[in-house]
Amino acid sequence: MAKLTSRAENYSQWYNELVGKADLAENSDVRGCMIIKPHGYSIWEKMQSALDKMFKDTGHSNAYFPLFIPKSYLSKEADHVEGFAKECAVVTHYRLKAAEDGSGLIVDPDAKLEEELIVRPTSETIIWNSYKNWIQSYRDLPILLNQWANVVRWEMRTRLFLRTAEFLWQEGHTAHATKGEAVKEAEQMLEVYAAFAEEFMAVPVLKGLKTASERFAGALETYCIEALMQDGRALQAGTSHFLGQNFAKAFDVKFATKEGKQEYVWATSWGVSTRLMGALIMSHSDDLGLVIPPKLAPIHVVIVPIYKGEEQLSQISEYALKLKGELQQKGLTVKFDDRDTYKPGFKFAEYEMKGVPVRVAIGPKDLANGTIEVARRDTLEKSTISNTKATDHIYGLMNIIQKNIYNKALKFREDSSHKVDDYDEFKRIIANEGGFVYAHWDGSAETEELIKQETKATIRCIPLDQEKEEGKCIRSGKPSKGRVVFAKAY
RNA sequence: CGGGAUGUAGCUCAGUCCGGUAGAGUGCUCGUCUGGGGGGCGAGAGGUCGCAGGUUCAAGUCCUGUCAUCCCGACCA
Repeated sequence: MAKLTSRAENYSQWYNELVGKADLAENSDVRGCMIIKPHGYSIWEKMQSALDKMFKDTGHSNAYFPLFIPKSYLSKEADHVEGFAKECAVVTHYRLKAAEDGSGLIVDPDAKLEEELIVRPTSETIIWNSYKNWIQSYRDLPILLNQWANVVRWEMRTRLFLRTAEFLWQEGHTAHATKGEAVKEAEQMLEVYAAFAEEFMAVPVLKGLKTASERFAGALETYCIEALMQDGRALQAGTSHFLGQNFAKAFDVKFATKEGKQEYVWATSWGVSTRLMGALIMSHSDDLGLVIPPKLAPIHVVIVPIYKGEEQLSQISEYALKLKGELQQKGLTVKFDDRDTYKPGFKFAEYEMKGVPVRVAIGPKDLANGTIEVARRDTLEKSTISNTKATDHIYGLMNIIQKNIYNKALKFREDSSHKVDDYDEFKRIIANEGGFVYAHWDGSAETEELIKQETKATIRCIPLDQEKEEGKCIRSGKPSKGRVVFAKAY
């Protein structure tokens, strides 16, 4: 396996190569679609199970709605159509037949669908069409559902995990009796996402509100978490939407209040996708390959034996399997790689590429000395320790690594965040250094668009913890009451 | 949908200008020596040169058409 292109040399090539060499995913022959390979999927499963637990803990249940949505549903909510119509895959026929000239299969023109179906780009419409039937009274509320699904958005330019035509995600869809409750739900799920990103992915995130132009199609308010990648570009890692009564009105979902009045239901939706894989990869990994935080690592520890001949291998195996068993008792996933078909050096490089947090090497010297060699993936430090301390030491390393990775990412973000009040300075930083730029903005879509045209930077969010501060808009000079966060984004 | 480029071994690509037996690196298979950081040596398998026409004694190479992919722009979790 050849070395990776370094991040400094070509960041985007580094990313592409890493996704391939770490065995996470590959491109499909179907344009824009990806094949998620076992190692990549294992990480996704870890993410799913942690998130799923958090959703359940906050009172949500899983359900499943269809892949296909009648075309007419989409058009019921005006902004929603506007946002998604341009990227929908459409099913028009339900049968193929052999071509008469023998050239293969063709779409059977006699099998045209009465109403065309779209492949879901998101499920608000089909879900609210059901909620209409499920909700009559305030007693039916709230409805707190989530679904794990695939969706399709026909993107022109795609990149593995970051933007693919088909992707996996979860979408929460909730229905509430009051506006306050719905807003609270949207905010709560944003907190869940932020906690997940920071505690499991070890990715620090900014919590904020999207500006009107960046808002989800059909939402009144979009909350988001934004992460900063190592190349200084921002990545939207999750969104939570307060949908107001837009979908309730579009699908005529009313409920009887305690007082017997008919009112429209309040809604939220929220989602994170396999894009999180991109965030994970680009937050921590280095020129040797992937770095995965222990809480999401499919394998925590790999043990590599170093030996000559069968006899030595069997002695080392005994030693290694004992350690493996002890670590498993502690709840760690351990792989003992006794393949004889690859040499130790190759294995070291391979597990570094795949991001296994801790590697243990055991050779004849260790047997003689009662030691093992422990290597950390995050710092690349190697240390030789007594085998009597091995289990506790390695177990303890998991927390240390988890924290270290987070702190490193946090420090990077802090070092890459700038307060800027001068537009030339703003342009210079956006163009050369990247990172998050905190600057004043007059609140108008026109100015936002101008800045985007002139610098390629967009407003990533209006931070939830925004400080009140009188200032002048960096572009228009008009008054502003607080700073918003600009960056070039993925 | 506009601008640019590329289709040759599993992968990355040379060969095309100037037509003459299909190449390299890597990966793969077998043998052997090796084994504490991506091994050495030897042998071997693997290709309708994107597709369809044409020119020619002869086409990966020249001509025409066609399909596909990638990159840069407009759109986006």
